[in-house]
Amino acid sequence: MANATLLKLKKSEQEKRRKIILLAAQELFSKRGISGVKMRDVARKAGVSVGFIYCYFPMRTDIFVELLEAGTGEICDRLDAEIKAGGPRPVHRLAKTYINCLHENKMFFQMMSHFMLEGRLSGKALERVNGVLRRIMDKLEVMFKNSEGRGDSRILAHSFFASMNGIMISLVNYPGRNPDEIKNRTLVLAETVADQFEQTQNK
Amino acid sequence: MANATLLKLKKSEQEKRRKIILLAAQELFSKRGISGVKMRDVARKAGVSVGFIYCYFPMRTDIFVELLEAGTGEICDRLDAEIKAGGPRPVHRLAKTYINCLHENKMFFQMMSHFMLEGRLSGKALERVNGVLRRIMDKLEVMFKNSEGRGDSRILAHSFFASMNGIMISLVNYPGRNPDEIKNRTLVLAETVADQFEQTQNK
Amino acid sequence: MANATLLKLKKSEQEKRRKIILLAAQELFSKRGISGVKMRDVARKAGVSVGFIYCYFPMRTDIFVELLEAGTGEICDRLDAEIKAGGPRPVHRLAKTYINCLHENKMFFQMMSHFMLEGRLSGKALERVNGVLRRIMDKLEVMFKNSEGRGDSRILAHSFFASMNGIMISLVNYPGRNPDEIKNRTLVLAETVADQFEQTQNK
Amino acid sequence: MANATLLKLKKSEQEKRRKIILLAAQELFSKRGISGVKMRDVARKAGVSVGFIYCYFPMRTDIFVELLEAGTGEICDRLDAEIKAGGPRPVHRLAKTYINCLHENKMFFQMMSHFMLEGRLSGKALERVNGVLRRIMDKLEVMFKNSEGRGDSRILAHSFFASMNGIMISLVNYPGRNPDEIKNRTLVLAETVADQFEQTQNK
DNA sequence: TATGAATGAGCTTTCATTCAT
DNA sequence: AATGAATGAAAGCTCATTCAT
Repeated sequence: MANATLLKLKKSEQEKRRKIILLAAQELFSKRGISGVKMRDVARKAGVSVGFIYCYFPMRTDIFVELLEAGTGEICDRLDAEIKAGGPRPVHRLAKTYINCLHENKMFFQMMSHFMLEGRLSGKALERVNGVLRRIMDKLEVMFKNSEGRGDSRILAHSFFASMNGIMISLVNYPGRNPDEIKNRTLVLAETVADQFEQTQNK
Repeated sequence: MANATLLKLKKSEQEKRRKIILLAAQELFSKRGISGVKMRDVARKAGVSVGFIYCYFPMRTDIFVELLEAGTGEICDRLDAEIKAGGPRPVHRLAKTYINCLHENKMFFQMMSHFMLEGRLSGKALERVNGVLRRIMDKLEVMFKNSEGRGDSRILAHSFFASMNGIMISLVNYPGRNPDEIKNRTLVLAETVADQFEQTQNK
Repeated sequence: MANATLLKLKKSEQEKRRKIILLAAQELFSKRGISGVKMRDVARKAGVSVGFIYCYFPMRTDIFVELLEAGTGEICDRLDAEIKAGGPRPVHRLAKTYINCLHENKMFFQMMSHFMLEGRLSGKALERVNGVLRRIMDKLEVMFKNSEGRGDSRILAHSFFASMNGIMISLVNYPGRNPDEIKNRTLVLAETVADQFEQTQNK
Repeated sequence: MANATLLKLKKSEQEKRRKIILLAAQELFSKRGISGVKMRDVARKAGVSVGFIYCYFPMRTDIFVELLEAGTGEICDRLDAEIKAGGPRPVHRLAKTYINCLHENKMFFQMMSHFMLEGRLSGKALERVNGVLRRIMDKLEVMFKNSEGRGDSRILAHSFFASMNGIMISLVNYPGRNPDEIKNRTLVLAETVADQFEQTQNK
């Protein structure tokens, strides 16, 4: 029993280490972009050794996939909450929530885009990334299932999701504007698209 | 006169060489993504030496910016043609045309996305990339200006443009599907979004 | 305490590695001149990898500056000893000592000359090189301060120093003579100049 | 006969080309130092093609050796003139003249030093460089031959020559001083050394 | 378990030299 | 004779990954 407890402690200790590494990577990644973050940087930021990271993440990419998955949970929760909250203009509200999530976790969508564009993931990692995307789309689909007289809800969810991501990508590094301006513009565009979806839905 | 001819010949010859390099880079880039293409690869593919490339493109990035600009011309022309052609469901047709363009020139939107995401371009290159984006949005804006009772046409154009790009990104490397399936799915999503914009417009 | 010991051990171990690199560089440099020594060569000679060198020396130049500084210590010590020893013909003896030092550490003066001629050092490196030169001149100045009825001791030291270096440079690669002949000739010239300074001093 | 004239013209034309190249190289070299001058730069500055340069100078080094030889002529002439002029403090005057020559033709002594330090010349080039050095020393020796009761005039000439060069090297890139200050300091040191030689001589 | 020194393949870029025209 | 496009061997430096401790 003592052994089991010890094991548990160790497990939780391990989880703590993982978290520290992930947190460090996340912060760096938000600032410098995916290719600007080196293993050494992550190690230094996390206060651990390089080798230590490899105990938990066999490859550099694994960190990022893990982060992607970690980010998904929160996003899904918030989307869920927004859906359950109900109220007028559901798509509009969903767009706003999703964009806000991405802005608070820029790295999330950067990674998502990165993986989408690079497409060089090993089988295992690929599956995990796709799992993430599916989970989010599942959430969105709920919203589009609720409405009647519309097309395939999966397709609506997918196109809405892709549009939101595209808007983020278009603006995230827009030169010559400060972060607030960028966020505002992103919201404006996202809501514009959402409104198109909304109006159709309400027709 | 002989001299002028000579100069012209040389110029056209030079253009031919540039084209060879650009073509090689484009092919590689479509396959491997921007960071997967090394100067040596481009040289080998183009059948020239590494140094040769540097005669025409002082920096690696210049190749890709050039490719981006080169792609823009054709895309703009086709968008123009589609707009002038007139007919029903203009946004729908525009979406289709744009997506078709991107599929025939995958690297174009990959590069666009890459630059958007990396955002680490030197002043000169940055300006060129932004010029490209603006040109395309100008075209799209025309479509949204024509309609009455709608919001800011610039915002509509921007959000439409970003959505299309997002859809491409979402699907271009979609695993487990063949290129035809991907293209079809992309078109479906793009048309779905376009229809949202369209219906609003015709309301 | 164990920790401190460990740290010390590590430090000394680090110093050992540095020394290995420096020694390899020094040998190569003595043979091939500063621009003839490539990082790969140093690595091979030292029996380490290229990357290893960059753990200790962030830039190629740093190796050479370090070598320059390392050489200075010994030279200064020997000049000091000679000055303290006292006796007749002090300038003559100083010249002999200095030239002997340089012959045992050819790379020292080659580097000195290289830096003087190239003059393209970054601020930090420049300062270090100048520090080295100043230290040696300070030593020499002592000798010229001791004498009466002479000009500015700094100027005498500087001109004496520069002359010695010039003599070394003139002869170090003198073609068609073996090292012993070169060393002898260097000493003869150095003593000749020293005697000029001496006789004035004793006037 | 007409043929001979034509040949002559061509020869003189050729010489003119060579001069243009050498002049261009000299100017660039004075500004940027030996390793800062690229063949392309010389070609552009001279208004000829790169390949053209190789018609006259089979190797990059040849340009600089040629330049060294070309500079020697003038220096020798001026030293000659100074020697013939006679007057008091001949060594002092000689030092001044030589240093002035080097300052007006910085590249001359830079090249000299470069060749001395690098020592990687092909047999032919080596001989030419040595010829240059010998010619200058021959001039200086005259001065030291004239005096009685001194040591080996060759050795005096050589040590004097080497000292002057060393002084130039010490100061030419001295950081934080403007060209005028550097020139003045160089003259002060050179005259200081010269005075040592002089006083001995006049003893 | 945890370290971080060590690796080395690989990158972009430079430039003396060549050679078809 | 004259060109300059083309070459390609190297160079300095980076960094994901390994492994002896």
